Amino acid sequence: MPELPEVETTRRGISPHVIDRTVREVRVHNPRLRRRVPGRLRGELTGQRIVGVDRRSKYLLLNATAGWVIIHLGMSGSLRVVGESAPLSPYDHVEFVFDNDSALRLRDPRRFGSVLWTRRSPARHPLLVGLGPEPLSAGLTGDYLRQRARGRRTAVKHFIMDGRIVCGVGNIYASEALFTCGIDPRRAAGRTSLRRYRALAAAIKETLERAIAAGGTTLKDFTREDGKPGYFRHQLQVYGRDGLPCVRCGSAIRKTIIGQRSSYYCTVCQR
DNA sequence: AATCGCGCCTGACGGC
DNA sequence: TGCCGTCAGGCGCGAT
Repeated sequence: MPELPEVETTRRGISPHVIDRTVREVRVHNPRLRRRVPGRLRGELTGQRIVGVDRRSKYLLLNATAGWVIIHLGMSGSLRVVGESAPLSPYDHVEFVFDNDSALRLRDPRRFGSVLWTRRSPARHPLLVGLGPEPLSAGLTGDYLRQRARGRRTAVKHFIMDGRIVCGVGNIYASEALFTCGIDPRRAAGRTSLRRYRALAAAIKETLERAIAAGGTTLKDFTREDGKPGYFRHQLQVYGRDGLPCVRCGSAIRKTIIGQRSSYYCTVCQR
């Protein structure tokens, strides 16, 4: 999926197309996403104006006049803005048609995404309420990570991918950030020093910011709202590079499985 | 409390 | 060419 930089890229891309637009019609072509698209979405959202597009972790929040649409792109989801009569793909499951005849479409081949509706503040929604600080906010610091890691034996990579600790750090950027600050992804979270956590917090922010600047990473499915890919793939230093030389020292990048997820690291540069 | 690992889906790819 | 196993950017949930 779309990790945080891809979601943020999407947020920025769709904002000018949807803000101040009124939803003329909600079309649900297939409600069977990871969680069923609520039937009341159509009745509750139709006729409302979109006043803002926010993001919390990897959730996109369409702020409508009387509620919020909560969208998660799952593993293979993307949003695009097209003319309402543009050809529909079998993977375009949900569509918001606006008053200017444009449409915001969720395309998601694997259907791991979600489209939900809430009238209350999305921060209080059960799926969002337990989330840790935003990685790009002042809430993520080395001191905070060190504090939360106390006593935990889980691998540091798995630890920073736990959304309750810090949200929005996915599999690609976890590997990249750990390479940047020279930490072995297998190292126990509770046995990682404050000095290392300070470097890690900085590396997470730097990695995510650079990826956002490049428009995200397109491996396969991800596209921006105009259908174009993101370009951070060309800047990946370890992800997907097993067997290839480390960009820093030249030794072979190794792949291992941590918490059932592929992880890539340099055995020389990362300790 | 922390940790483990399954399940939700489809498509792409490599090996035989 | 075709079949089959494996893997994929996420994450919630139940069991231990």
